[in-house]
Amino acid sequence: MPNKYYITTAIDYANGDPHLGHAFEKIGADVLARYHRLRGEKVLFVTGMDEHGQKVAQSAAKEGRTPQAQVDEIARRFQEAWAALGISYDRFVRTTSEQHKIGVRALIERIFERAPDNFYTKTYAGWYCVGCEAFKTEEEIVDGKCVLHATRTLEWVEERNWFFRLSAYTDRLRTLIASGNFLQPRSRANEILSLIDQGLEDVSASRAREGWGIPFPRDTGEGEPQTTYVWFDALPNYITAVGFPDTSGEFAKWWPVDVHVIGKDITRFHALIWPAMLIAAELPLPKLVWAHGFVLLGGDRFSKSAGVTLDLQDAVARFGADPFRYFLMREVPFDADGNFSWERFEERYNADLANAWGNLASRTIAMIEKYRGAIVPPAEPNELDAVDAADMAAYDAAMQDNLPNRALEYIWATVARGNEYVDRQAPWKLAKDPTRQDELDATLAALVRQLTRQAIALSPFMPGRCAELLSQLGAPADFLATPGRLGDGGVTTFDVTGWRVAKGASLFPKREIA
RNA sequence: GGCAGGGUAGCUCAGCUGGUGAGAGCGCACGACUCAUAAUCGUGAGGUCGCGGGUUCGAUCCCCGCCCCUGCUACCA
Repeated sequence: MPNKYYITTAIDYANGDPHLGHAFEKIGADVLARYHRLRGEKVLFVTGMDEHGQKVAQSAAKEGRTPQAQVDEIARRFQEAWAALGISYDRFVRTTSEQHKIGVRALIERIFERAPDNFYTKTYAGWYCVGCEAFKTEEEIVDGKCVLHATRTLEWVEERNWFFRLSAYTDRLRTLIASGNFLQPRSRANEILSLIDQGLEDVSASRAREGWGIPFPRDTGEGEPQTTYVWFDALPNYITAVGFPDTSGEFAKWWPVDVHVIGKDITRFHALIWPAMLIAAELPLPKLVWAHGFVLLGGDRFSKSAGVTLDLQDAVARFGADPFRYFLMREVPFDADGNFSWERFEERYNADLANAWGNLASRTIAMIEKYRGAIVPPAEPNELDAVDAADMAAYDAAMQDNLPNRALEYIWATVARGNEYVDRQAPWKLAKDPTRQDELDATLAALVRQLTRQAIALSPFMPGRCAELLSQLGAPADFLATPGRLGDGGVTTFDVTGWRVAKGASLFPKREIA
């Protein structure tokens, strides 16, 4: 019985188009999902959209359409972007779906039933900025106006809301996060621990107004309509995606999730509010919350308003989706911030993909065609396989640790080794010496085995290019889809004898750098 | 302000509990080779290890002060 692996990304707020930051997270999660599929695990990869909130309603009004039409359009654009990038999600959750709304209300009711004192009503009073959709503190107010929305007048609002008793979970959350297993990387766990030490405050569970959202299932006893507030609206997508409130079937099969991949900016909600909600509802906790860093552009935080942007279409068009995925995964650590620049992209494309790996494939295939009639000769594994094994194991360990950037370094160590091996063996000399034909066979077969290993290991990163390489090497059509292509320690077993290679177009055509 | 993490070759970064010559990749220069996408392989280039003190036989790695950068410091998500 293969292991299951349930992985989610954050659901993106439907108030703008997908950008580099969104893409980085989805690509990272996709790489992990594909890696686990390669290991033969049963994988469920879920992503989606967070579609409620006043901002959505406002921008819809500005566009002159209904909120639903607005989020339908934005969801479509996100899905197009993910298709272009090869994101292999299994399900796309939308918080405006019936299934989700039912699940959210059921979760809240479940908490009312199992932890009745966890919800309570309280009057909240303060200056409310409609622009921000939030209450503002004194520091955020200048001349009686919100600093971010100087054209709007702040409203003094007193409203009675439902609150969730997050503070009651302080000790359990501290223990959970201090364990080091629940929230990673460690630096993020430390931040949350210090936040806990400052004292946790209870959080709003509803807003006392009708809005673009899910009606809170219970009123406050004063007849006011209550709309479910963001945490309770969005976070439960992870369980509604697998059928909640039905806790048998799908839910039983997939929950608890193996990893929530999120951005470091929303760590708090996933590391504090979400587990507290689940404990209150007596549901199992996620196994891991992984907070990745940000992709910076020229050292600056990606920001539409600051004009620091990068067009995804442009990024894909330039070299194709696979090189873009490779570049982001190689250049930006998954546990910290990293930089994006076109110059760097071109350098890495030419150095890593065109020159190092692409050319290794090219020269190998060309020699087999030239010296062996395109048929891979029989040969036993040799020292190249033996030395590569250590790198494959390191690759595997890095992938298990959710550090794809490090995993790539190990694969490129084998690529460098492959090119050195070719030069050392000098097949073009062996080919001229009738007494050394066995050596030539051994060399060429070793290279094909290595390229195959690399194509397997890199297929989560560059699925299209890796499939193309395997095709050029003459691997069976279903080679990658065959279970067990990647085992524990990155071990792979396969026989390349007799494969018919066929040199096609360059895997990664060299680009002239302007 | 507080807490946390950083400032190492042009660029991106490794350097575990202090000790022969401070490293890797990319880029760059020179040499070799010719199977290959003018690719590859080899060699080199010599960076005050943020600044100033201190501890020590000896510190990039320990302590103090300072400068600079980043993150967190809860209801936009």
